[in-house]
Amino acid sequence: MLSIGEFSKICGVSTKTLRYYDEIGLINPDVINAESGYRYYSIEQLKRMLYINRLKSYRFSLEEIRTMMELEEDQSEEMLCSALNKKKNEIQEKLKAFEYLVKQLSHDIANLEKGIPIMSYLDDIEVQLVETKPINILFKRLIMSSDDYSSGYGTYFSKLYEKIAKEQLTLLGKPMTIYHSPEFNPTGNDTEFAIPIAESIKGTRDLPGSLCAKSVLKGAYPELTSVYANLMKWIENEGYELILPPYEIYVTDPHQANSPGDYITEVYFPVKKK
Amino acid sequence: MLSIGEFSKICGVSTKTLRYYDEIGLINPDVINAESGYRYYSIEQLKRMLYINRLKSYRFSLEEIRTMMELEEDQSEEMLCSALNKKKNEIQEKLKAFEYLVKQLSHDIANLEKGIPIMSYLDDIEVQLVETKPINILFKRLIMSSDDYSSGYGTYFSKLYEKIAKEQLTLLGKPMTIYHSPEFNPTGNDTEFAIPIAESIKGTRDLPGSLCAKSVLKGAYPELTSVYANLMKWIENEGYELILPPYEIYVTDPHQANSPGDYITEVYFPVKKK
DNA sequence: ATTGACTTTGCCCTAAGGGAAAGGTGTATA
DNA sequence: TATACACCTTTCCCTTAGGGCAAAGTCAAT
Repeated sequence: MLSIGEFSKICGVSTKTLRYYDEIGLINPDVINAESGYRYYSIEQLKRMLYINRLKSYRFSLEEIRTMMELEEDQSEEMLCSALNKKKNEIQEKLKAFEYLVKQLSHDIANLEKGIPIMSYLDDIEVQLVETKPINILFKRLIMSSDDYSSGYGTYFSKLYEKIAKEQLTLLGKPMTIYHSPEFNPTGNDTEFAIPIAESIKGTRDLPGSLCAKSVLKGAYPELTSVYANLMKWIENEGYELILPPYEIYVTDPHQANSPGDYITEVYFPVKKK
Repeated sequence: MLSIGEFSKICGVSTKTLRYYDEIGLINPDVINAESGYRYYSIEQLKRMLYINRLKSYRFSLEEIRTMMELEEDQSEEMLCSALNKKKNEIQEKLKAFEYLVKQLSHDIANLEKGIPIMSYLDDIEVQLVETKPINILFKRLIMSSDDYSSGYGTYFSKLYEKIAKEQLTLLGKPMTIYHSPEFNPTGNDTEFAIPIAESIKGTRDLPGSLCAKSVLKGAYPELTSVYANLMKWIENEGYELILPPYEIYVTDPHQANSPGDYITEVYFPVKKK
């Protein structure tokens, strides 16, 4: 039997941690002296503790670890395997995100060394006034929660493209998203996916032409926020007001561009003079 | 002037976050209605908010962001540049760590699919009883805090090697570390760095030979914990006891092996039968 | 018997907000 | 003009995985 201090040193965890794990039922001491309350661990518990440490290093939460360890031997193997695979994917996702971060950081650092302030790109987002022509769009409008946004994006456009292919319709432009929620923020709810086509059939409608404030973004989608903010500011400063739902056109969509930094997106705000 | 809700939607942050940032003084509303307490933000504050978002995406803490933004224009540029470079290095470190994690995960998954339990490697850590011969070592013994362990490791061995080179001494073996702290955990304090040499001069001493329980680890250093745990268990089960400080021999040290997974380390526990 | 090292519980703290409750405010509509 | 309803306010508690400290009890060696 090992005291908590001895056990902690062998396992390489603090005594505080061991008490905490006892409290949450992750690993309980083999014996607790009823009078003194002293915790005693057996040498056999080393394996369990080291297993916990390994799962922890794989970034499982203690809650996850506990449920994984509570399973029976036979079930646990499959569960474990799928859990590990899931974690692996998660970590690979994070890897990619970090790689992109490093890229962005390098970009900002390079700019700074040239004396260009980081946020100056905001002033460089050009806003143009353009007159758009009415177009006919094949659309699918629905309420999106912000969760399915990134996944839904792909699937809904796929369906539209599928229909175009099946019915041999005539593609006239790039895919676009129209934000009907009054707040027009990209994570909003009432969203319309659309693709311009030639034929006026069921499932298409007219997107009216109008005067628009337009900005073009070359960069990853999180930066769209800046573009929206900039357009808002411009509209307010120049004395315009929004009269129709804003929309985005994906000039280069994720299937075509290789890096998120190369995506090109046009943002349109239909406006009129106040 | 924008209400907190409008501002939050344009910036892509929650109202809760904006109130929190107001509270900690990161970004305060332009105007607060004295009667109602309503917060109103100006369109000019968008830039500051987007800047905060960007720094947050670079994983600066809000505390760091605030101090960075409180600086004057002229100082801030250099500060910012060095801070960004520091973050970049940090993130690249994490990248490496994640890559190693993915490797380990893949390894465990592959084993699982072959039906080999994850922690079975523990049972496979072979413990041998060996008789070591006394050797003469050039040593440097000191108290280490666990912080300087990883950095100190390199520097102290470098010094020993330097001395061997300068005084043309005869190298007889691989570098080793002897743990004099009674807890013999690798992050302990009283640590002796040593290299076996032929000459008995000042700064050398005799490392006595003895019966030893020995394990060999092929893998990264965090796994040493398992080896120590396993040796402890073995000693207890077989009825031995530790009679001298344990030590490690770095058969392949970090300068020679390319990946941490290829490091080979021998762990010796001098023991006698109880 | 004493000393010093070890252990116990209990309480408060972390970062960056999320959630809910209770109540006040702004504004569009009938 | 009254009211409904969306929006805003503050306050309190909650999250992870323990860390730090204090007061008091316990163990083992001298």
